[in-house]
Formats: sequence, structure tokens, C-alpha cells
Amino acid sequence: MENVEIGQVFREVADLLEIQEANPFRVRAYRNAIRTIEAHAVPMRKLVEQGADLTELPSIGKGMAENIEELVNTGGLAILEELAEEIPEGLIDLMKLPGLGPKKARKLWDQLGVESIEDLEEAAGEGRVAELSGFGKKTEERILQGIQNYRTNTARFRLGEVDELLPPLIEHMSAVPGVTRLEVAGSYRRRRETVGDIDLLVLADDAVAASEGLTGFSGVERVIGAGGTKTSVMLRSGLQVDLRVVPSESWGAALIYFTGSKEHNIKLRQRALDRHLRVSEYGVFEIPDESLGDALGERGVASEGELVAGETEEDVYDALDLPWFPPEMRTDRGEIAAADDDGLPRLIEETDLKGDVHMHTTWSDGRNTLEEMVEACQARGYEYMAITDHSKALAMVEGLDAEKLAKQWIEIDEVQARHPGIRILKGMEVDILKDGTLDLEDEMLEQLDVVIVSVHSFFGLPRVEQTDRVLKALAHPSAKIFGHPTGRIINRRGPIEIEIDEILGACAEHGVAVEVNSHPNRLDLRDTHLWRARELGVPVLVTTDAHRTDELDLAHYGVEQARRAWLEAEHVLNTRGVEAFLAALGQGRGPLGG
DNA sequence: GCCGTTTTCGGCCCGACTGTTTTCAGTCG
Repeated sequence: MENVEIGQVFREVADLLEIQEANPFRVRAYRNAIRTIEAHAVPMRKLVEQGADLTELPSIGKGMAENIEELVNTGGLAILEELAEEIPEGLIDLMKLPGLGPKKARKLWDQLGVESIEDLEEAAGEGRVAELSGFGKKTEERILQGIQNYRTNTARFRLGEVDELLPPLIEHMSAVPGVTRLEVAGSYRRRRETVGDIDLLVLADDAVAASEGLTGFSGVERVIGAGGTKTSVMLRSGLQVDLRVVPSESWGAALIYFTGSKEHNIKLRQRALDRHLRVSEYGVFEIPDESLGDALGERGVASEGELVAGETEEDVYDALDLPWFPPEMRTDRGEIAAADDDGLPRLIEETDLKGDVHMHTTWSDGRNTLEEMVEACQARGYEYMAITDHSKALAMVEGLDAEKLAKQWIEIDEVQARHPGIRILKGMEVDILKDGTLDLEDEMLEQLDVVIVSVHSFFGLPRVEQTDRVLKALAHPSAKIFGHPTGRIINRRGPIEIEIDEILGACAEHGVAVEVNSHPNRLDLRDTHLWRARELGVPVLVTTDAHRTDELDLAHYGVEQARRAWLEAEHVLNTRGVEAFLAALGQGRGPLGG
């Protein structure tokens, strides 16, 4: 039972409680707990095993702790079973359709006996949904459309995909007359590894023209909705774009609001209330004293207080006695407390990188020659680089054996002589074989500057076996870097099953660095595990694993990933000069041959 | 169901849009 699985069970409980019209704060308590559990790098089952006090975790009280223990110990949860007896679990799927929440799902079940997406499709197709009070013809159509979408396109987009899809839209919108400012907010701005939809903020003289600008974009498949301040469209790529037109005095507040995360924003609003202020996407307002009592407005709405901040993000944060937060940090993982206490970390930036030490050439499965890669690294201004082609176990990419590797060293020396401006390190991405041994002879390993050990086979081993396999490899005295540690491909292949906390502990013990593989399809390690690595003092490397010269430019994704784990330059070894880098890489291993 | 240098009880973030109503509930972000 992994943390994400516990999260899934809790999410089901929360959804079912909502349909049951339980106390909404109880529902929220489950959702808060899910966040804590899923963000925690150490598995709950480990904590339970160790007899740790789970209630020390935020949002985990006595009840949640008991639930977690029950799940870990028995694999099931009594409360979920009780709920599932009362309510069909298929109703949860209904709530994934746009426009359907717990209330409507409940009504569909109560009055039409709908228990699943299939039931709903049938009922809507027969026109029975439109006859319900609170529903109508439009809702029915929207449901049918939503079912189509649900089946074809449920996954989030990878950040790299969005970066490819966005530029034409940005260019189009920037050219709309009257649009004077434009920014993409949301999880895209926070540089999350996947993005659900695009929140596009614009400052415009004419909101209607801006809205029509979006709906007139050539990539639009259909218009989802259009109001006074918000327009939503679906692009043919399946990416949804929400446009918000924002007044200039609210620009900063809106940017914060739509950048999120939602949890970060909630923390800001709570903080505002402590200061007798109210925060919304329009700005920071003073709360008039009289609005607290019975002097509410006509419709029960508190009267407006005076606007005290809103034009820039800095103004808004400042009104709350906070510094500006880099978007990657806005996740409610302690950033506000950090700002109050010791100040925020100085997050690593791409310009801090002094070298890239994971890349391939035509010697194995790279597209470019060794010399082309060297020239590309030099063009990027790197002080050093490492050539790390595959080892022989990867037969399909013609990985190198000892003999070919020795020949490659000769070429490296020749190329080095022609390019004195950059230091070329000799390295290899060595396969971790099924039994945990490395795919290269020790006497060769010892001569390499950079040894990355990676799993490229037997992804499906059971957890204990897989963990032991990796632990054995990490204990090898020549292993310096653990490459793309979980092996996941976002939206395509899940991570291998390893005991990540144990692995990171071993890395700390042996002085093995973990990689942030910058390819936007991998981004491996992920942020929560990097967070744990930082806590454990495990050194980190940001590398591209480039198979072509242009993939060297992907380094920024790795840096962004590292920033989301609050990594500073000092945590990342390849921000150091070449000698310091090599010295750090050897630490904990001692000199060889002694 | 969680939480607490103002509280162990009584709070728990805010506003817009949609579709359905005839003053608003539900949903969404």
C-alpha cells in the first residue's frame, strides 16, 4: 500500500461522503489529509511499521491516523466499505464530468437510478435527464459531450507538450488589438510536470475584443463558455484554455490567484483574515468593521472595503507581510512559514549549471557525434561535460563493451585536444543488471570520471527484489550517480517499484548522487523525492540525458523540477567548477587502490 | 475530521458562471 494508493482510497471516501451530503468540513479534512499523504516521501506503511506518531503530520489527526493504520495493516477501510454499501461507487465517475458535482450525481441516482457513466449516457440519450428539476436540455447535452471527452482525453498534458502547443496561441493573442499584457498562469507557471489546462491572463482595453480574439484563434475546436471576464475554449489538441481579462489595478492579485496553487491561495486568505484583510483575485481589501456584524449588504454580501494592494504580485504579498514567492514554491509546503522564519531559499537557476554530465553520442543511441555534442556543450557555455553512452546490456542501442569504450577514450582525447575550452569527462551510463551487478568490468569502471548507474530492464520486479537490486548497485564503489531513479515515463510508464526512502538513505551513505533527468517526459526524480533527498543530504545532479545536441536545451526543465523541491545551487553538484565537481562526486568513496 | 500564544468548542477561503430559476443552487477553479 503506497501513499498514492492511500490517497486514492481517501479520495473515494471523500467523494462518497460528499454525495452522502456529509459535513463538508469532514470532506475537506479528508482532502487535506490526502495532500499531506501524497506529498510525503516516506511511505505511510513505513511510518506505521516504525510506530511513528502520524498525528504529527499536518492535517492528520486521531481519526486519519487510525484510518491510515487500518489501511496499511489490513489493506481495507471499514468506513469505505460502509459507504460503498450505501452508495454505488460508479457515482464517483459521474463527478469527473464537467458540470456534475455531488448534488447532481446524487439526484441522477435517486431519481433515475443512474449508477455509472454508461447508465448516464443511456438516460441522457433518452432525454430523461433533461426532465429532472435542476437539469435541462443544455445540461443534458453537456453531459453527453463530457462523456465523449472523458473517454478520449482524461490525462493531463506533459509540460513539454504544452511548451510546444503554446507559442502559436501566445503569438496570436499578443497581436489582438488592445491586449497590452499577457501571462500564462496556473500550474504551467508553477512548472508542474503536467498541466491540466491553460490559464491565460490578459490586460486589455476591450475585454470583448480579447475574448473574441481567443475564440477566433485558428487552433480552437469549440467554445466552452464566454462570460464578462472569462472565456474558455477547447483547442483541437485537446488542451483547454481559460482566458481571463483583468483590470490593471488587480493584475498582481489576479496573477497570484490564477497561478495558485489553490492551497497556497487558501493560506494567503487565512493569513489576510488574521490581519483584518480580505484577499481575492481583485486585490487585498480592508474588512470594514461593520461588515462583521449584522450590517451585511442587501444580498448578505459584506460591503466592499478599501483596496490596499493588487497591482503587482509584490504589492499583494507585501500587504500580507510576505516576500514574493517564485511560482515553483507556491504549493503550501511550508513556504509561508519559511518566509516568516529564516527567509526563503535562493532557488537554483539554469545559469548556475556549469556542466552537463549525462549525454549520448553516435557511439550508442545518440543522434550526434561525440564532437558535435562537445561543440554544442561549449556553445552553451559549459565548463565541462561528460560523455556517458550506454553499456553493452542495452544491445538494441549497441551499448559499449570494454573494448569499444577504450576506443571511445581515444576519440575523447583527440576531441579534447581540439577543444581545450571545455573539459570532456569520460563516463558511462552503466546498466544495473537484474542481479544488481554492473554491466562493465571493475578495472574499466575505476578509470571513468563519471559513472551513472541506471535500470533499463526488468522494470517489473517485485518491490523487495527491485530494491535489493538497486541497493547492491549503489553499494558498488564505482557507482557515482543513480540515473533516472524511478524509470517512469510520464503518462506512459509508471515508476519501478523501489523503496525510495531506503534507496535515498543508501545514496547518502555511499555518497552517490541522484539525477534529476531533465527530459520533460521523465523528470525523474520527481519533486517530492528530491525534497526527501535534500533532507537526507543526498547530492543531486541536473542532467539532460541528451541524445541530440538540441536536447541539451532541456536542462531548464530539470532546474525547474529542482526548484519545486526547494533545491539551491549548493545542493546540485554540477553547479560547481570541474575540480570541485569531481571531488564532490568521489566523496564518501575514498581514493581508489588504497 | 482537524486545529488552537486570543479558542479543547466552534470555527474552517472567495468569487464568477451556468442553467435553471423567478431569487438561486450547484459547480468550478
